Amino acid sequence: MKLTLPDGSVRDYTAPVTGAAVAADIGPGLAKAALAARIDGEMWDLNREIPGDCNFSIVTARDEDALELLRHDAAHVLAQAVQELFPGTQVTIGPAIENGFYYDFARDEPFSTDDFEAIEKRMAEIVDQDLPIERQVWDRAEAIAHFKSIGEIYKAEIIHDLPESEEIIIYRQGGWKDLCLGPHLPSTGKLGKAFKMLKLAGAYWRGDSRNEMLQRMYGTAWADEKQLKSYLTMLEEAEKRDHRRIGREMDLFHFQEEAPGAVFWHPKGWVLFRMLVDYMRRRQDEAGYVEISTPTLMDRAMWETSGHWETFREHMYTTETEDGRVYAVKPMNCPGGTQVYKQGSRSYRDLPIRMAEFGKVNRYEPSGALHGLMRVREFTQDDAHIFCTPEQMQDECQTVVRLILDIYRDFGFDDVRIMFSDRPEKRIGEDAVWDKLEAALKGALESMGESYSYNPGEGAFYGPKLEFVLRDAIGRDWQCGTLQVDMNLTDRFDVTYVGEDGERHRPVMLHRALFGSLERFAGILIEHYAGRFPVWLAPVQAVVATITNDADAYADEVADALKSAGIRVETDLRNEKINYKIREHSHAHVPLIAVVGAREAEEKTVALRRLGGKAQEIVALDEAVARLVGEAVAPGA
RNA sequence: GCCGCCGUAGCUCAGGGGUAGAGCGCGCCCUUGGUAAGGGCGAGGUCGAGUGUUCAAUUCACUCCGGCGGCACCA
Repeated sequence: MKLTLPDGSVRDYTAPVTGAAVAADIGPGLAKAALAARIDGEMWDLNREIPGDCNFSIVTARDEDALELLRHDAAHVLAQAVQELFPGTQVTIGPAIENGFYYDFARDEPFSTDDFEAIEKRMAEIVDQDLPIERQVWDRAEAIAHFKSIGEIYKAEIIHDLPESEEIIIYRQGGWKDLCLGPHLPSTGKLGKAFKMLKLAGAYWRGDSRNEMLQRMYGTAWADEKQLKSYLTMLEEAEKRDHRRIGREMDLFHFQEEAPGAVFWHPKGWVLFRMLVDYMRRRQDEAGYVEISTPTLMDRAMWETSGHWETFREHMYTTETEDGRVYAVKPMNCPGGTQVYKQGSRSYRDLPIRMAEFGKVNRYEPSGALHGLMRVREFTQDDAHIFCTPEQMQDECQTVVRLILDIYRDFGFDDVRIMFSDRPEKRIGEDAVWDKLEAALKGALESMGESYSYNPGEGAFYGPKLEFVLRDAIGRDWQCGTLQVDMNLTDRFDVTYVGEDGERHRPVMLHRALFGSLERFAGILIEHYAGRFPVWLAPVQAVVATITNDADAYADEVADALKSAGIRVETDLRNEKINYKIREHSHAHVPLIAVVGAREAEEKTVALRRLGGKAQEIVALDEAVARLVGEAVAPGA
């Protein structure tokens, strides 16, 4: 048997051999550091026999992959600790995840985060015991019988449901056994102690909300203390960027009990919101859109026609008037859009018609889904509906994709994932039409050289879609933009245009939103910039702060000059020291502080200090105004 | 919606069956200062809402509302 090492050298073995033995052969240092073997790129348990000729390497703690092993082991050690401390707890599954691991337990009594201390302590003991971790292949029936006999009905169920072709692999550490594909570290001691239990949460058995709820424990695990510490520090930093916290600190918005999931925008937050709308409106005007506005309340009949009444009802708010009419609060803008299109008759010469609407929609979202600005029940979409001929469809899709990516770039989001979802099981329309729609969407991306991931069967029931996903500062992915091709609503509302042939035809209707929800996008920006907005977006662009009261009049003069140049400026004439004022406005993330004292008043200058900078710069008032105005220009304006 | 935790001053939080606490912020006074916290005094609370247990509930129990972390959901 020939093993090719990473350096190209070849080792020959006649008898069956394990990764551990090879490592020992190579050197005692490596043997000690070895965590797993890599056989043709696949990780193998150190003590598992190598099957034959292969490319061979040893995985040590320095390997990226080692963390995954380590975290998976941490999950097992957690499960063992919990079962030792809380007899009667059943284990289910426990994988390694990004930055850590979790394990789902079944137990009648709830766990508490207060239990974490004891659990971590027991985990450390198991690490100290350095129990060998052993891989065993079991007989299926025996395995099921074993787990049933010790009351592990979930494990028994998992084994029962595994395909017949699958080997039943059991990992044993000390007296504790778990069904697991592996691979694992050679012993619990290799896990080390750079782990920490983080949170406790519910999770449905097998991820299905119809099933019972298990108790999930999340933890994080790293190769050493230093890594662990830097991860925990990173979490703290992420928390500081949380848009809900910054929103309060910068006085941007608030929520209150009486309006769950709906935003009260404060003056400063509304400036941000308005800037986003202004920006998008400008971009859309340039891109050949017209803008409309449609009713918030429409008769239930409208929603019956659109299909929302049957498919979306549980998310809709309704209201009834004195006369017994039932109205629904719009959860989407599309039905209204079709009605504007339908006024008068449309010719192929009019197409494409790109109708934008900053529509405020209400959706009754599940209470548990609400999350600051990111997931609300009342939000504003930068929506648009593009009515075009089938021939124009692909071009229009391309134009939309180009616009979206270009707009995201203006906010520094260069890393955008595009997801393409095609026909779902439950759908309407001919397959031939689906072929065309999917080809148009895919073709638009491919001809632009944009890569995308593929979500088979995840499209809307009326057509395929693209989703544009940004990653926020805390590493969460947020779907912002979307582009959908619709063949449903045009039909239901009998939307037509007159073609060259004088006959009526069905236009294609593209639904698209670029920011998606303006509320959510604002939230993402707050976290993205950590409150330190570029000047054009900053709610307060400059503060004029005085050294002493003697400069009050001049400070007002400076503020007036800035204000009449269109700068959002405040004055700070309080009887406080300049240190105090600088500190406060720096915390408020004001991009520019103009300090004025007797000298500046005398010379008609200001001392400009930039957020985050240490230095000040003395410039003439006119020049300061010109400079600020230049910096406050929105992208593309 | 489900599981767990939480709800006390504007904010962050401590407390605990019998006159409610701190820091920051806020107001007034002193201080008028040159680039990230000057000093003093003071005001500020239906302890999320309701029901129950109790001589007595902010504290204990239950229900509801809201929030947080996940899960499920996001057409």
